[in-house]
Order: sequence, then structure tokens, then C-alpha cells
Amino acid sequence: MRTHHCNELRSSHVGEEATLIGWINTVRDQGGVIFVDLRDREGITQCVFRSEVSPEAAETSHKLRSEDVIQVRGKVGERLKAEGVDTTNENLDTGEIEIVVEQVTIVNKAEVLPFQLDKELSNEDLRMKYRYLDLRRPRMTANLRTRHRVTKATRDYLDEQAFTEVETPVLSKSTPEGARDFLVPSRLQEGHFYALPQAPQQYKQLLMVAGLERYFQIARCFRDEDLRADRQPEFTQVDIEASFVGQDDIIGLVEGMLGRIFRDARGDEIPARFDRMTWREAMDLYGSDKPDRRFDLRFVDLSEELKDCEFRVFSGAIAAGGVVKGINAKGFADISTGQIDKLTKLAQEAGAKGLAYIQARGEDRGSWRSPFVKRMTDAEVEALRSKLNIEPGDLILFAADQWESACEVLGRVRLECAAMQNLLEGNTELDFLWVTEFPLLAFDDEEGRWVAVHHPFTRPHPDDEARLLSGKDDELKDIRALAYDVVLNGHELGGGSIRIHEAPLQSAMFKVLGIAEEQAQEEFGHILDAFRFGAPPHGGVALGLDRLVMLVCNEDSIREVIAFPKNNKGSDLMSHSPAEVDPKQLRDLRIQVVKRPK
RNA sequence: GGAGCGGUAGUUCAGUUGGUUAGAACGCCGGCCUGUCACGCCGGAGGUCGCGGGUUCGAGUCCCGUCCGCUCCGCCA
Repeated sequence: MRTHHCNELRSSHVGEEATLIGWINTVRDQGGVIFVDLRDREGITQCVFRSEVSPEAAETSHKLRSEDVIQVRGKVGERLKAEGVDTTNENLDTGEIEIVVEQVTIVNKAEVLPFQLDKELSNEDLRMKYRYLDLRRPRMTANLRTRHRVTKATRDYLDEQAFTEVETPVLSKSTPEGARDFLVPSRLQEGHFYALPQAPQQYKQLLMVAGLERYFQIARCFRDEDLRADRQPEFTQVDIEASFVGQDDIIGLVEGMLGRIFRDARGDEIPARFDRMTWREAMDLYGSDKPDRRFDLRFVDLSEELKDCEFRVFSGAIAAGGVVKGINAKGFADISTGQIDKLTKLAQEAGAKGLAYIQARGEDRGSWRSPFVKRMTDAEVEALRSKLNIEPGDLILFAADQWESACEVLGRVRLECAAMQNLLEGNTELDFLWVTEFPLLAFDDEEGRWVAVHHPFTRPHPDDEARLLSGKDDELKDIRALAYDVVLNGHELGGGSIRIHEAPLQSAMFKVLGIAEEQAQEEFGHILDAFRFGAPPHGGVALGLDRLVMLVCNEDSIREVIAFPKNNKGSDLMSHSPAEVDPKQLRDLRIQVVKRPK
């Protein structure tokens, strides 16, 4: 059908005969001579139609329209350079040549497209409705091909590291902890349901008991929760588990794998070793467990300096065992009142009563605009000035509360501040970071019980294991886990942990989580059983492939790197899923849909 | 469940204090053009201003409701 693709012919081919097939990118009809840019997935080649070469082809060429599929046959010609006119196109790889068309076939006419492929399109529903056309745009095609290179690099690397890819069931069992499950009714067993996996967590641990030692899977996972720019109800994880390894082994493996991925998919070299910080440090300095360090805005602790401050919001919080923290938004003193209001609202949504600030307009404290500075002593002001490095033009923002709340509030404010100041404009840096020593447990006030921060199979830090085994409430606080997240530019790329591999420790964990023995036996009996038969020490990690590819492609949403994604409400606007089903299907499943009263 | 931004021609958008017949660019259709490549030139078609209600002499513009899209919070072990 074709002899060459559209990014193949060069001046060395001049004089040869060639047949190309593809889509019409553009037509430039000059009356007597017609130029057609023919496009396939590799690129663009200009085709020229002249009546003196072929009257039939020239006649047909007047009827050609954008996105028609055509096949052309002709000689490869060198573009004219005569009379001081250079007609080569430096924007095209094939810009030195053109096909002088002798024969053209209209393979398939195209109707006018609902949007132009060469223009940005902001109408998301239209993009999704005609996703196959949206994907025809070079940027989207390139994203899908990059995604392929990422998965290939992943498989290549893990294969070289002696990992075995194993598929685990998609029809599996609902688990009590974690996200809402998608359920699939069983026809053969009336009233019973499968659940789609949120992650292959239990299966991969059982593969370790099976003696596989090194497993991975590029696994589709499902969570029935609300969507976001970086969250879809079905998504893909690079799921990894290994036996006889510790935290540093997994961390080193992931560093090597990401290095390979960025090299193969983008041609970039990234650091062989990433920075590490503990969860406590990350919260303390950035107010986030996935800090974006591409801008500074680091927290400064002022609890010591302000403990006797006359401003009660500060001294009161410190007296109650809390902290006062501040950030210096350099050169942002001219922030508008509206922006201050927005930051204050944000702080309030995050749980603060308000947001204390100083607009340091000049050197002298008298020139500072602030609701509370007048109540501070000179010594306190000078302490702030030196610890926060306050210079004229700076904006200082404060949070005062219990440590974790204050950090969370200021962390939120920090990100919004950076957005307002456009601190990331034009930034192309890649900042990889490991966050380690996550807390093992968190107390859920609503449910009145301890819940696993990561998941119930996560191993406690060896130094804290005895405290878990004690099971006492005051001992459970601040137990560290052998859990770690890898963060890229403020996005959680993935996380993992070293697991519990002994039945007694696992039982103790279930007990702390308030999962009764019978329930543990019912829900996780197979895991507890398996641990009794010589389970090896093991651990692993899971990386969000969609987010990774999104960052590799410099996109802002994972929808840009998923071929057929769902919209905000979980619908596929092209195929119209989810949809009602035939009543017969429901009868077979013994399912009755009860409409919610309005 | 909550908050914010948006919805005007096929597409991207503009639309002033509420005031004549709602505009531009690209695209589309017709014509001209033998070296274009964002081709150019001439002409033309194309609108339920998301939908419903209200205020008003008069609503794209103001108010209320509603639907849709996006972003964020909650949620996401």
C-alpha cells in the first residue's frame, strides 16, 4: 500500500518513486498548482499537484479537503531553489523534498471535523465526545506513545532485575478498609458480589509466600471515589513486591527504575539518588507529606520567640502545647486585600480561625501593615526580622495551633501563595524526594478508632514494634511505619512499605484497628493462614503510572495521558457509560433498582 | 456533600452603565490565483447568547432556580 511513511523521504531519495498514504493536514490550492501536506503518525510530507504532470490528479486535487484519507504515487522531487527563491521548509523534517503526484486515490472522504486539530480546544465535553479525533492531534498521539515508552522501560528494567510479571484477579473480594469498592454482582451465586481491586495488595503478598521473590504487574486498579485532575476511577499502577529486602532495597530499585524511565521515555538524566526526609520533617518544613520544593517558602518555627507575646492567638496556642510557624513570601507585600481574603478563607477551610500576616512595606516596623505587630515588643519584632529574614517588600504569613494543624494550614497557604506569585512559571526542574517514616496509625475521630495510615499490612518501625504489641492508646500515637512515598514536584508518584510477615504481629495489628478476631479470620483468614507457612520477610511499592506519565509529558491532568478517560462525574461521554442496562440482565442477576425519591 | 471559575456562530473568544440589526479570528461554502507551506485576494452562509422563571419600556448583560464542564475541599487504607 505504502512504500514510505510521511517522515521518511529526504533529498537522498530524489528521483525515486514513492507511494504514501495518510490524512490531509492542509490543502493550499493556488489554482494552477496545488500543495497538499500529507500526514501520518510519523510526520508530514508535501505533495504537489500539477496538470502538466497529471491532469487527472490535478483535477482531483481541487476536491481534496482536510482529514480526507488519500494515497498518492509520484516521484520524489527536490524543492525549487531557483531565482533566489528557496522553497525548502525548515519546519519540516521532509522540508527539502516533495512528492510530485502522478496518481491520487481518495481512500475515504472526511466530513468537516467538529473542531480544528491544529487549535487548542477548551471545550472538554467536545474533546471527550470525539475522543478519537482529539487523539488525532499530535500532542495527544505523542502522549500515548510516550506512555508506551514508559511502560516498556518499566518492563525492561524490572525484567533485567529478575522480576516476574504476574496477573492477579480483577474479579476479587471487597475489603472493609480503604476506598469504596466497585462491585460486580455474581450471577452464579445470587446475592454475592465480586469487588474490583483497589490494588493487588493481598495477592502480591501471597505471591511472596508462594516463593516468587520478585513480582511486578502493570495493574489496572479501581476506586469508587470522586475524581480529580490526577484521579480517575480506574487507573494503572506499577505494582512491585520483593522478598528478603529492606526499605533501602526498594528505594534503590525505584530510583533505578525511574532513572531508566526518564532516560528511555524522555532522554533525561535524573539523579541516581533522591533526597530523603522523614514525614515529620516534611510536615514541619512544608506542611505536606508530598512537599513541592521547587519553590522555597519554608516554615520557620517561632514558638520560642513568641511564647510571651501579647498577641494571644500566638502565646495562647503555644501555652496550649502548640506552635507558631511563619513563612516569608518574598516580595509579595503588595498583595491585594482580595488575595489576603482568599488566603484567609483557605486557612479557615483547613481548620484555622484566621490568618495572621505582616505586609512589610518598608524597613521600619511602623511601615508594616499587620493586625498584630503593634502589640509586639521591639525584641520580638527583631527576632521575627532575623529568623524570617524580613526585608522591605516581603509578606509574612503565620499559623498558630497544635503542631500538625498549624503545619497543615500553613502548607495549604504556602501552595496557594506560590500559585499567586507564579513561582513555577517556566520551571522545568524535576525534584524527586523520598518521604519516609510515615505514621503507622491515625485516630479517626468520626469512627472513634485507630485506622491504618497506609494499609493494615504495613510493618511498624522496629524501634516502635513493642508499642504496637502493647495495644495501649497512649503508646499507639506516633508509632512510625516502615512506609515510604516517592514524590515528584509535589505529586505523590507512589508509595510502599515493608510488610508484616508474621501471623502474631498481623493479628496484633488487626486488633489495634478494632477488627475482631472472627472478622479478621473471615476477611483476611487466607493471609493469616499463609503467614503460618513460612512467609518470607517482604515489602514493596506501587507507583501511579498515569501520574508518572503525566509528569513525563508535562501535562496537568492524567486525562491527557489516558486514551479514553472519564469526566468529572465518572462518565465516558463518547460511549455513554455508565448506562442503564436491559431489564433482562438485571433479572438474571436478581437485582432490582430502586429509584431515589426526588 | 461543599466552594470557586466557566457555558455567546462549527471552534477559540470579545461584548462597556441594561439600550439600534450580537461582533472578531480561525473553520466552512462559492469564485480567482502555477511555488505555497498559518498561502493570498473577493464574496457568502452560519446564533434558542446552556435551559427555565423573574425584574424592567427594554436582558447576552441584573436577580432566582436548574443543567452541563473544569478546578479545589471533603473523600481517595
